[in-house]
Amino acid sequence: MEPQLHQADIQGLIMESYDFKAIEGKWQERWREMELFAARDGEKERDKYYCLTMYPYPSGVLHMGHVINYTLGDVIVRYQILRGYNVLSPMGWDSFGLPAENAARKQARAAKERGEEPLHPADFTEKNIAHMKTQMERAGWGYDWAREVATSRPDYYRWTQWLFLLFYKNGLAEKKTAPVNWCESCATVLANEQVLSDGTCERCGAEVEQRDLNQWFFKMSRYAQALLDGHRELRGGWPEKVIRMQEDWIGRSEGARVVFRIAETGDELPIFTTRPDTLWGVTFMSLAPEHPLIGKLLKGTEREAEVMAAAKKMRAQGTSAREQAELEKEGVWTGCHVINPVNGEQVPLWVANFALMSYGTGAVMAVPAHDQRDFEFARKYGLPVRVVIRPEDQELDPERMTEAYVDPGTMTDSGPFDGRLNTGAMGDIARWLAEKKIGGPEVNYRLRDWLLSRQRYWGAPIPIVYCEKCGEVAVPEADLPVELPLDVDFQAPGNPLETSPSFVNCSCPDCGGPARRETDTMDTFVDSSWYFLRYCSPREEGRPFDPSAVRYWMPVDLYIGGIEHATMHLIYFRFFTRALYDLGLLDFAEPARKLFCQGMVCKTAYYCEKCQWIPGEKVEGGEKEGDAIVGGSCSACGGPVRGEMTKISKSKLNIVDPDRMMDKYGADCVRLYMLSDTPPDLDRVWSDERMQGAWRFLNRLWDTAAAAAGELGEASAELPEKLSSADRDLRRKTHNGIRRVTEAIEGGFRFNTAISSVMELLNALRASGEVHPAVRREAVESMLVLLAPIVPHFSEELWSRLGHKESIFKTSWPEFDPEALKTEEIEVPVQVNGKLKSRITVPAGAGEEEFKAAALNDGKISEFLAGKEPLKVIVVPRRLVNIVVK
RNA sequence: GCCGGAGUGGUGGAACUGGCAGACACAAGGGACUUAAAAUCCCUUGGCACUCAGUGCCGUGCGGGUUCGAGUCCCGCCUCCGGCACCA
Repeated sequence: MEPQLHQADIQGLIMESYDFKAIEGKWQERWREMELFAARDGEKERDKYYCLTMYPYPSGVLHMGHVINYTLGDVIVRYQILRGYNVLSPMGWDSFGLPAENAARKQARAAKERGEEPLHPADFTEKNIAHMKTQMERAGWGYDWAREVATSRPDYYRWTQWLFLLFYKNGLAEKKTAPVNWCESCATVLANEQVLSDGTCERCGAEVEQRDLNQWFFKMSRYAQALLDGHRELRGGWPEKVIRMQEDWIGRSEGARVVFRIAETGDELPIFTTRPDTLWGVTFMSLAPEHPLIGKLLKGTEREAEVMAAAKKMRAQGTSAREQAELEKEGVWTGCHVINPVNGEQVPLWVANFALMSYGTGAVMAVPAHDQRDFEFARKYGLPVRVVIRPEDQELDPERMTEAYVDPGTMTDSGPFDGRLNTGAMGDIARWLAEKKIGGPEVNYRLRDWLLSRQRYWGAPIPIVYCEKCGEVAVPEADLPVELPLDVDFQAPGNPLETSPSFVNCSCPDCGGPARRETDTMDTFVDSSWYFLRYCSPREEGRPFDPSAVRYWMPVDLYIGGIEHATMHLIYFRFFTRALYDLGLLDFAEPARKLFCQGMVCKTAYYCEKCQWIPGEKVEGGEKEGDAIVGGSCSACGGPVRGEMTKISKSKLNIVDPDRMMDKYGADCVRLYMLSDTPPDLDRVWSDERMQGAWRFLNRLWDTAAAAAGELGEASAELPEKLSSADRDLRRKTHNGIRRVTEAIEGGFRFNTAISSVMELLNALRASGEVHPAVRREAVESMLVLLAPIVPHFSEELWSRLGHKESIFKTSWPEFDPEALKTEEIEVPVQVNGKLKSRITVPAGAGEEEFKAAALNDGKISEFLAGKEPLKVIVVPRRLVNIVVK
C-alpha cells in the first residue's frame, strides 16, 4: 500500500512554495488601503518626484509595449518612494482618436442589421478604459488613480478648448489656406510631423497627398529658435539622440536674404540663400509653381497661357510626398527677368517644380556652377553656367563641367570680394548686403506651423463659430465645453459633425444671428500637449490647472515613453509649455527634466509568400534556433517560411499577450523578465526560455528565504560584536550588492545589471556556510528591498513572513556600509609585457613597493623572467602589476 | 548625399575614468535524484593546439597607430540601424 500524504502535509508543501496567485491580489488591495501611491499636494517636508509615463490610447487591450513602458515607470516610482520622495505617479487616457470612431462606424452597420442600438464612441471608449484599468492594476503598477484623466471627457476637453482659445486670442492659432497633407484612408488632414519620411501616414501607412485647404494652425514655427535654445537646458537629461532628431526636424539654416527685382515691372522678389558667396554666379531664378507673383507678372502677356498651364501641371503632378521627391526637374521660362542687386545683371525668371512655396520665400536664386540641382536644371534647359568659386588644385571650365563644384575655394568675378576664401567671407557678404540695403543676414527653419484641424468626429471640437455678419467668432469661455453631439450618423461619409444639425446650427455669440459651428476637431496631439499639467490638479473646476499645484509638481522629473514621439508629441509638448510660459501661465519653459525612451519588444515573425504573415504555431518542421524556427514550412499551404526579428505587432502576428503571461507566471515574474538581460533603452527579444529563467530565479530566492525564515532570528536582531570570516565575507557581498544595485539605477536605470547583482548575491548566500543569523537576515532582507521596486508583491510577502508588520515600502532604501566592503587582503593580477601571467595576494593597505616586491617574488613570475632584469615595473595600486622585460 | 548610433561566445548581454575580456543569465552537453518524466541540485561550456590534473597561442567588425597595457583613445575602412534630404 502506498503511503498517503495527509491533507495538512500537502497544504504545508504548497504554503512553502512560491504561489503568486495567492499573494498578488492581496498586496494590491493592501496598497490601495494604505494609499501608497497617493501624491500629497504641496507637502513641504519632502522633495517631490514627478514620474510621468506616456498615457495610452485605450484600445482595450494591454500589449507588451505598455508592459515595458509602465513597468519601468513603476519601478522608478517605487524606488523613489523607498528613497523618501513625495511621488506623483499619475495615469490617464489619450481617449480621443480615430480607432474609437472607426469602431463606431463598423459597429453601427452591424447593429443596424440586427436592429440594435449602436454603441457610441464614448461608451466604447469608457468600456475600454475600464478594462485596461483592471489590467494595469493586475500588473501591480502603482498610480494615484484619484488623478485619472481622460481627454475625451467634457471636463477635460473643455480645457483643451479653453487653451485653444487662449492661443487664438494671442495670435498663436489661425485659420489659413495652405498646401496640407491629406490621408485618404483616415479621411483627414495631418500635420507634417505625422507624415513619415517615405510620404506615408504615421497612423495607417497609406500614401499622403498634398491639397490646398483652409485649415487651423498653431503658429509653432515662431518657436523654432526657442525650441532649439531649450535643448541647452535639456542636454544631459534627455537622450542626445532625441535632441538631435528634434534639431534635424527644426532644421535651422543660416544664410542671407537678398532682394532681387523684376526687370519688367519693378516688383521686389526677395530670396533666401545659404550661399551668399555665390551671388555673383547667379544665371537664372526659379519660382515655386504656387508663387503668387506668377499670375501677376504674366497677366495679359503672350506667354500667359503656356506658363500658367505649365505651372498648373507642375502643381498637379505628384500629389504624394513620395512622388514629389522622385520627380524629374522641370521648368518653364516666364518671359520675365530679374535684376541681381549685387551686380545689376538681368537673368531669366523661371518657374520650376523643385522650388517649394513653403520654404524661404518660394523663390530660389540659381547658381549652376556651385549647386548640383541648379546645374542639372541648367544643362537640361541650356542655361549658362558661371564659375565664381575657384578650387586650388584645378581649373573649372563651365563648358566641360559634369557636376557642380560645391567645395570651398577662392571667390572670383565677385566684385568687392574677389580673392577671398568663400567660407571665410560668408558673414561679411551678409553684412555688406545689409549695408547696401539689398538684403542681410537671415536664418530659416524647416519647422512649419502645426496643422491641428481634423475632419473627424471623435476629438475636441474647435470652439469657433462662423457668423454671416461677424465672420469668425470665438465661443465665449462661459459656453465651454462645446460638446460633441450624440445625434450623429456614423454611416454617412465624411465628418459626422457636418451632418449633425443640432451641432452645426447655432447663433452667433456676438450678434445673436444665425451661425455655423466649426466642424473640424482638434488633433489628439493637442490633448496630450497639456495632460501632464492637468494631473497636478485634475479636479480643478475654474481653470485648466491650479498654478500653485503646478508650481509644486512641475517640471516633470522623469518622462518615460517611446522614441517614436521624438518629433511628434515631444515637440508639441515642448511648444505648448513654452507658449504657456510666454503667456504667463507657467514659470518654467521646459516641461520635463529627464526623458527616458524605452526599447521595443521584438519577437520572430514568420512570413510565407502565399499566406503572408503567419503565427509561430503555424510553422511546421524546421530547426529550433533559440526561440526561433528556421527553415520551417507553412502548415496551411506547405510553402517555405522565412523568419524576421521584429517589433511585436498584431499585423505581423507575433504578439505575446501580457494577460496570458501573467496568468502563467504572475505579474512579478513578467516585470522581472522585462527588466532582466537587456538594458531598458535597447530593443529586447521576447523569449519564453528566458522567461523561464526569471521564474526559476524567483523560486530559488523564495525557497532560500522561506527555508531560512526560521533561522534568521528576530527581525530587530543586532549584528554581533565579533564577526567570523564567513560573516564578514557575506556582509561584504551584501553591501557590495547594495552598492552595485544603487549605482546601476542611479547611473541610468540599468536594471539588467542591478538584477545580475542580486542574482550574484543570492548565489553567494546559497554557497555560504555557517553565518550568524543576523548576517544572514541582513543579506536576505537587503535582497528583498533591492528587488522590491521590481517584484513588489513578492518582496512584500517575504518581508512580512520574515516578521515585519509594516509594508516593505515603508522602510527605506538601504545604504552600503563602506566598512563592510573592506578586505584584509587583495588579489591583483601580474602581467609580463601586458600579458596576464600570475596573481599575487597582498595586504589591503600595501604600498607600491610591496606590490612590486610581491610580484617579483612570485614563483611563476620569477620562473617566467628566468633571471632577466625587468626594464620597468608598473604598479597600479589595488589594480595590477605589469613587468616589462626585453 | 548629410548627421548620429552600434558591431564583444551558440544567444541576451557585462566590463568604473586606458588596467584580470566574456559578470549574470539563456541555450547546449554531462551527472545526481526518479520506475519514468517534469521540477530541482551539481559539473562543463570563447576558439585552436598540445606531451590534456595542465600548458601555450589566438580572440571584442576589418587595417593601421598611440601606450608598459586598448573592447575602451586616435586615423582609415566595412556592415547594420536610426534621423534629415529637391530645404535653396
